[in-house]
Amino acid sequence: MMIQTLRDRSSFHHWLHHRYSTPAGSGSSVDRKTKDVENYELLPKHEKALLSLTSMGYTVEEASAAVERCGPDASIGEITDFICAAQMAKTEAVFYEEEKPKKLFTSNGKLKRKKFHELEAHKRKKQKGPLTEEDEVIRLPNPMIGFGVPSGSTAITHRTLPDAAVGPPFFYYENVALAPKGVWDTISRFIYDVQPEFVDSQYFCATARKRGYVHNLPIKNRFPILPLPPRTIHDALPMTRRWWPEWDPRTKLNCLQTSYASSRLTDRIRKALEKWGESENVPEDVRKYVMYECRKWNLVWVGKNKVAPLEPDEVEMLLGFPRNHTRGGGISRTDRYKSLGNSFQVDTVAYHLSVLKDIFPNGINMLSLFSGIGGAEVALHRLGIPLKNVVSVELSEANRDIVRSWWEQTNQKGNLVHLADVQQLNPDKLEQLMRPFGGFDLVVGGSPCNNLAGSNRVSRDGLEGEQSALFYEFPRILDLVKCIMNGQNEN
DNA sequence: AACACCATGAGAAATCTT
DNA sequence: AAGATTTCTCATGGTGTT
Repeated sequence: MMIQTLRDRSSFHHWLHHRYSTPAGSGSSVDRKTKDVENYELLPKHEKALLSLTSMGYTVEEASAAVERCGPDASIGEITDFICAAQMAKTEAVFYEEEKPKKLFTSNGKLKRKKFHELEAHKRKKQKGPLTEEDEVIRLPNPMIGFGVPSGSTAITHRTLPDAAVGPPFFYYENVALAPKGVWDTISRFIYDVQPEFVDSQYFCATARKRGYVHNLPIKNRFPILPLPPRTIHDALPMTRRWWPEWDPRTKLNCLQTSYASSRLTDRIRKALEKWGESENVPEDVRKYVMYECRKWNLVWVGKNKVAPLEPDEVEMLLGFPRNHTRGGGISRTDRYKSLGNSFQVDTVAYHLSVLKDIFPNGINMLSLFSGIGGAEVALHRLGIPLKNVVSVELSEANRDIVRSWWEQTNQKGNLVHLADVQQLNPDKLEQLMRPFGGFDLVVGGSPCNNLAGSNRVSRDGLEGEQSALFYEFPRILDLVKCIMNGQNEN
């Protein structure tokens, strides 16, 4: 009966309409969320919180950022804890300190490209009036530490989830933090209005990775996997230390991406440096040029005057994967870079998932959407959480091969089922998959970022872009899982 | 202003297939 | 050897936050 209901609403567009809201310009569409918020806004709790915080001596910036992150239901104590944690992390983090360059080595401005993520832009049509829901855009926290990171002395340990978000199952969704405006609002709205936790992996390892995570996991008593990964470039890549010029102040790498610097570029850099002899003789403007390219392309020093992009091995290690995880078995070098660049940072994700260890001492059943090279699987394994049944959905055959190889190499006792296309996962199929073990304890997924990522110069179209629109599969399937599990419980 | 950003696509080169 | 396919090389801005 429940399944029948699901089948009725399984038409994607019908379902989309059910949940989608276009706040601006479409007064006709009545939306559940819009209504709720309008009522709620009648009592602006966060305004009150802001007032008391500023009266306590915090700056408006600190206070508003903290209130935004902690949510309107947070107590003043929780909010001040957050501000405290933020201040601590700020003083700890000393990155990229340097004199400001006078010249930019970018190419000249060109003709304006066509309209950018028109839909999102349309949503925030200027309504300069009092704070309405449409202006309530999710903002990124600074520092980007989410509810807390391992080295932070204080962390937020409590939050109030919307009723609809409370598990089972637990869910964990991930995507790039720096998405076009409005994207995270939409993502949050589609996943039971859970506020994203934005975290930069530079607080976990030697490389930055700014991501948003929407999840309903407990946030108390998190712990990192051991051993802790190297936290600086020098510790992660000790061979580079010898060649690192004193005027390169980097201690952390920038985000690891899917494309890498050309040999021509590193050649140009070598030639630019060679004529000056020792590195201390390199003039200021050349240093600026070299540093600009090094930051842009994550180059490291591998010899005298020689910079190089990271090897796949090194990317693997920085992201927390076992050595050779993506190596061999028929994957090309290019695809290896691509698969790694699109992956989780294992230590970061594991920290968030660590709370599951006490809840599921005998192991978990997991649905993994957009699995990629299995970041979530690796994280759980490293945490010592047994994997009982894993249904992994991943389009790329090369990636599926990687996960399957890892599964066999690590002598998993559980059962791994691989599927290719999330769009093919209908209620019947899902019900059939879940029947042997009752249901999923955890649903994980990081949907395609192609049309959200800042590096995309061609088709950064937002959530409606060709690949990134697959995001909607996550809440669709999560809903299905939830319904099927409730249906089974009723029987 | 400075800076960072899970990328894409055209064309060349290498490799595989017939 | 010719054609088909895969892999590699390289250049290509703009948005949003600080």
